[in-house]
Amino acid sequence: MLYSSELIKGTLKTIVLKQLETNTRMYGYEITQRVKELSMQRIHITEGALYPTLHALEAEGLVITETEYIGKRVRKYYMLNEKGKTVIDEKISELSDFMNTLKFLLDINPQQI
Amino acid sequence: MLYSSELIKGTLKTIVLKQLETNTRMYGYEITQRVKELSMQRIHITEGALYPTLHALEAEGLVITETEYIGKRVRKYYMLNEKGKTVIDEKISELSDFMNTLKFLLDINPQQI
DNA sequence: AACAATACATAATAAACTTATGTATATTTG
DNA sequence: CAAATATACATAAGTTTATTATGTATTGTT
Repeated sequence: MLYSSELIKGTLKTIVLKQLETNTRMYGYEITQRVKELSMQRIHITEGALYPTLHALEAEGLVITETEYIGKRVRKYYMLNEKGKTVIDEKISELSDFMNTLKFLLDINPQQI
Repeated sequence: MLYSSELIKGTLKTIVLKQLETNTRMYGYEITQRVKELSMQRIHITEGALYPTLHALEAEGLVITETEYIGKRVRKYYMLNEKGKTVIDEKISELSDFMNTLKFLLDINPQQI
């Protein structure tokens, strides 16, 4: 069951940046597949959301890109630069903090560890 | 320090419904003050976000309302109805699930309990 | 050969916010 | 007591960021 789309709003950029941090070098389609797999099919990043997000990351100067041809098909690889590495750490820190606040507000008990 | 606004997106309706569940009967302004206080000043629900949200909850048939006059000033109280009580439980359950998925995706360690 | 998957991109639309504006009453402070 | 701040509602314009639809093209599968 997919998460309702409004939940993804506001976290998409963070999810994408984190994948680039973990995997060093990825192309767009690969990111969608990896996130789908890691989320047990519950987060589907649509192309209409992904590519504008990647272009925004590029415009904000958080990633560098390399275009490669696999046969005749183009692939555009994305990598975090130093600024991108700083930004993803800040974003995860803020999101983690926010989730703790939400748990408190919504009275969600910590799961067993 | 306020949480960046994109984080609130997608959780506002859930936060508002939860306040109504916990406090039984609240008016709009009261909800903003309570959430600000409970979040240690880190979540400010703006009026432009709050009132359309409350009207939407009413249009979706999740709340009933009562208008009261305090002196000459009007107050509109909101209360969850049965459908609203069901919906808030479902929303919290889904959000809780989503946060666990996000923690996994973003490699956020559980805090000490 | 047809269909599904891979791989990019953009445009039209919709949702949900921010910011600004409007109206009015009640309370606090210099 | 006048001015500023807080309380309390509401809506409109603009922005952001997603969905849905469309477009192009290559590669792999049935």
